[in-house]
Amino acid sequence: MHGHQVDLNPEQERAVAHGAGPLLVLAGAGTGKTRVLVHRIARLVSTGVAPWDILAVTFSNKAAGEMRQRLRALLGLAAEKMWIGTFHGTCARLLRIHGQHIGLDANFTIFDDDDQKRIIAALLKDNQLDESATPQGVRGRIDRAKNRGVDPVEAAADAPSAELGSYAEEILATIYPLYQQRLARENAVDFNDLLLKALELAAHSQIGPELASRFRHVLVDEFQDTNRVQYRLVSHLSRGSGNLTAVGDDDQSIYSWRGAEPRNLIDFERDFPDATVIKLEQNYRSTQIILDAANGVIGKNRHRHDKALWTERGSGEPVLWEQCADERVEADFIARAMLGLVGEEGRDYGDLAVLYRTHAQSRVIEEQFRRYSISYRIVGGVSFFQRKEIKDVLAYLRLVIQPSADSCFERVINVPSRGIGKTTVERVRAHARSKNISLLDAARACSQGAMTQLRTAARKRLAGFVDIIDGLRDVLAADASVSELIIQAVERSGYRERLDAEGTPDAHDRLANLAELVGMASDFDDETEGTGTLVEFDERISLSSATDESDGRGTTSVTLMTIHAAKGLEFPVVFLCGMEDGLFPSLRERPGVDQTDMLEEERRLAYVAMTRAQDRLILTNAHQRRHWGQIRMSTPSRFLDEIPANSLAVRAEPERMIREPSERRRQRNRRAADRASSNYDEFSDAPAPPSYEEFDQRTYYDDIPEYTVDGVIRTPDGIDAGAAVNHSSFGEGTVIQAEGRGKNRKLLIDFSDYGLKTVLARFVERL
DNA sequence: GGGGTTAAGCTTTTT
DNA sequence: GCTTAACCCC
Repeated sequence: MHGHQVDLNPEQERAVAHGAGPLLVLAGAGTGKTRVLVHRIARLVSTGVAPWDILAVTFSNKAAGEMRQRLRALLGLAAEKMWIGTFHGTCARLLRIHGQHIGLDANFTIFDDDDQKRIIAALLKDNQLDESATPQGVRGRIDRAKNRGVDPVEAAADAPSAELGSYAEEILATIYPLYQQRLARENAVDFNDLLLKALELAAHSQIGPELASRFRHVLVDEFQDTNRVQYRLVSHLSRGSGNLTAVGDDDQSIYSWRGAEPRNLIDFERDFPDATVIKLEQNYRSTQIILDAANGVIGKNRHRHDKALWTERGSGEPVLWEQCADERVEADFIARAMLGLVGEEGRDYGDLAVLYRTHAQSRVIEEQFRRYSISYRIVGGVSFFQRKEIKDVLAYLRLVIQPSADSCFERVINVPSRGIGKTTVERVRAHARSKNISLLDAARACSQGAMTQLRTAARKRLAGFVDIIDGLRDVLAADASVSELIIQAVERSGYRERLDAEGTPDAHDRLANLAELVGMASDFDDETEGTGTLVEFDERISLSSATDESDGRGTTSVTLMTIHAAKGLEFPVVFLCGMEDGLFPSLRERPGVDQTDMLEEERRLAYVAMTRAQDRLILTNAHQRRHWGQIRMSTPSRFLDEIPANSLAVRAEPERMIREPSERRRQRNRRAADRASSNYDEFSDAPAPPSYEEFDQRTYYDDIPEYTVDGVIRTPDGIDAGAAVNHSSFGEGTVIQAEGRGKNRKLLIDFSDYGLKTVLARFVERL
């Protein structure tokens, strides 16, 4: 990635060559942090440290993958024997080996926050608390307690004394222990449990000391993002050897909302007084102007290790700031500017990235990109692994692995629908409760005659479900590959048949996703040469995220992602959009969190975003923006004021991005921007948007007013291009194009009386 | 029990 | 503006 640098600089070399004892590397953005880690590990191996005695911990799979790949290039097979992984992945691995010592079965499953929420929702309902608390809120409280290392007993003990928000505390004290019991019964852990239970191992009389001297070197990346539990864990794992390497940058701490304590970086020097501290300040990524701009912003933060990035690269182009009337104009500007960068500067689309504060901002940009036929890819957002169909199929398999997994049972007992309704499930539940058995066992008992109220039809259906699970268990017992198991789950559950029968574009997508899952399982089978187990595959899926699918820069497409997802990456050209107070910085109030601290984290986020850029950085803001369907006025981000004036050029016309503007031009632009002009007729040189005649999927949303009028709907998904329809207000017409599904299906219709209009399918009736 | 309609929540950021 | 959860009717 950092291809510009050939040799290690003196500071990097010191860090790489450091022998025994604690080491803290304070590495600014783009200073070759990963490079140092990788070379340090290679150096350790060359001096005789066994690869399997080295543990390197990162925060994302992406970072772990990149590290292993680079080590593979340097060391070959030795790289495979090292422990390289995320905190959560490493903890899972330790727990699979030693978990039985703390009462955790080796086949445990990992629940994500969706699973958590389902369980909490059920518990709230059981305790008649569902009126007074949301699953989301309780989940957040449990997570926060776990980040601090507070267990259910402590949470309960805290409750009576808490004054403010004591009712919420009370709910936490009730639900938290029940939640833990529920997980234990299902042999499941949540993300935070992975860390906490690993810490339990550390406290264990036999395993604890063993783990403390298990590794000769422990190296932690992104140390500023560690929480208290993680800090204690790596401290323990390096206790025997004393060889802990922490690499981090307090200016890039952007995960405090997830429990990260950048203080850990400062505490490191206190807890390890003999630590060697090395600062990396030479940046190998960005131009000096970009660094000046980023330094200007981050310099406004109070408590920080004083660092100033510098580079041997030239000053480069000024940072550009474009003011836009609204988010659509902003997106339009970005799209046109990209056309210019590619067409006139010879940039590749893969060199370009758009960063934003929230995922919600991506939609408008996508629309414009499609309008101009710019290919793009979105990193993050709704993860593939969180899609309903994926989670459903995995729930079947988890139920096979773990018959006591009641939450999986509830998830799929009637998915796809097989005529088992609320009443039947409630009776099964009642039976399970009275006999203190799992829902699956209760369903089996009911199918064989227990619960006399149940009708024969219901029994039959329950038997059918139990047969599916039993059948899959037989497949598992017959040593089937993981991919075969997934195929069988999709088939035997009736999922495939149901989606086939539906035949809608949406059903087709879902099938394609399931096929993709099978493909991944197949890769997994190959990779493990058939020895990989279902539990291992499930773990991999559970610990995967939306962001680590596609790392680094794109090839021929523009990359769109949140700033958080962009951390650790770099792009020749970065567009940072939505630079508005309230959006970025977010300024969203959160109880118990100091406003200044929050603003400083936003500022660090701005610093991270700006330092992703290698050659060019373009900032945009919109003067009004739709938020939850409502238009809101907004003022430019205060961070824009913090950029040194001589690093910043305010622009009004995209074509000028190609040439260095004269001083006169620049001032004129600034005045134009101050006027907050919304007159974009100046763009006459830019390519005109496609006309209605050229209408196709890409231009679909553009410039066509949307009407929502009450009406009737019959079969929305059946209405497609060419269909004759009737609209409650516009009368008869012909469908030109359809997009979306169900009630949200959008139709472009040529009405004989009113011309082209976009309407929601639900307001249209087929003729 | 299933399908369809309405209502509420949501949008920070993720392992 | 969009998605999910709750509600209502067949």
